[in-house]
Amino acid sequence: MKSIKINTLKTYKKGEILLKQGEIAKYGYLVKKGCLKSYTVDKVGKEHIMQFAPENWMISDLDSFTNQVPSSVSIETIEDCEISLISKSDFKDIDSFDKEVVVDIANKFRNNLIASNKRILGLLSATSEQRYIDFTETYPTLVQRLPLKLIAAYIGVTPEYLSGIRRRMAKK
Amino acid sequence: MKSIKINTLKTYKKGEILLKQGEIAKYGYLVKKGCLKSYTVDKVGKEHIMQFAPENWMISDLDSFTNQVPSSVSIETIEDCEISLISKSDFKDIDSFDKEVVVDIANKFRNNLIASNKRILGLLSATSEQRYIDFTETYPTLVQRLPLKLIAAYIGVTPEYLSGIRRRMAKK
DNA sequence: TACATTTCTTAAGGTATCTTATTTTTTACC
DNA sequence: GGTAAAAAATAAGATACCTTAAGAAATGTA
Repeated sequence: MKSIKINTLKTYKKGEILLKQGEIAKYGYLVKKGCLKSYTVDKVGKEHIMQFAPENWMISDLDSFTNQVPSSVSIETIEDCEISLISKSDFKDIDSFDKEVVVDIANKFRNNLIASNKRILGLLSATSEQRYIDFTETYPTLVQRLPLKLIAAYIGVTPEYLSGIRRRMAKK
Repeated sequence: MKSIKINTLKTYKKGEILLKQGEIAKYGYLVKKGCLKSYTVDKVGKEHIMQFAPENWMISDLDSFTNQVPSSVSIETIEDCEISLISKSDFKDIDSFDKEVVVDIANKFRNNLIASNKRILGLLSATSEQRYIDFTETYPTLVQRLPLKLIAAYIGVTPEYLSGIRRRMAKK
């Protein structure tokens, strides 16, 4: 095989679960319309969001998809969606693609890695207010589009606390 | 050029700074002996560690090295080191390498990305005690080798608090 | 339009983690 | 081997963030 094979579009309603924590990822999801989230639920039932995937983003559990190990996240639609599925069976080994495709994949991984590292630095060194400001600057459209509680689960605070952050910021 | 060109070994003493926050990364550092750290210092002078690089690890500021933008981290030896330098001038475009090299690079990025994502999940959802336990399990040799305050700066707590974590864990 | 459901806000009290300061232990080096 | 410097431990008080609970606003739906 030379290039990445992409299956035809599927449609999903808001709230559908495409991958469950603990299952093995069979697909990568390429979002054409709508938005997905990948997240974990911890022992006390609290949700933590790893990633949002709006239009043109790709999402999966990379470790589970690559190595066929249990997924550490669940993936769920948070709006009505149209999504292209990339099947693991069409993506066995990176080696099977043309060089230019591999270059694209490498660049994509690299960009993702740079973004993930920025997020780690933010989680280590920034206050929650600063992380919220960073989020609004990095994803201005998502701020409008997503409910507060999902943004809170992404930046790592409770919805109640984020509500307080917003109130205090508005006062200035 | 077909494969990655690696310059000859250089030796450094403990405490030498190879890259400064704000500078543009000219090199990637492949550690042959010793250990490096990449870290930021925030406005109030507190250190936050992005990564440790012991033997056979590669370290740089990927964004700075790739896109020649100012580095967000500094890189410093934390032991006496022997290090191979990979020069940006020998690594202009991923496209210039043989396919098998690109595949290796893509796999390396992917593995790093998987590890970074695990760390994000830990920072979002685990207690600091759990993050410390995870660290001791993931890097058992480093736990012996590194001073407590560096481990604290990596897992995201103060040295004083990590000292307390250890004391409480010892009591069980 | 109205009812139910979900989301958001507010506030009080609690816990995890930090700050600062002091003492003890370990490490570096003349 | 002794002394200076760095690291680690300990503890008291401060702060950021969480929990719980209740009411208000927004949203979905019959």
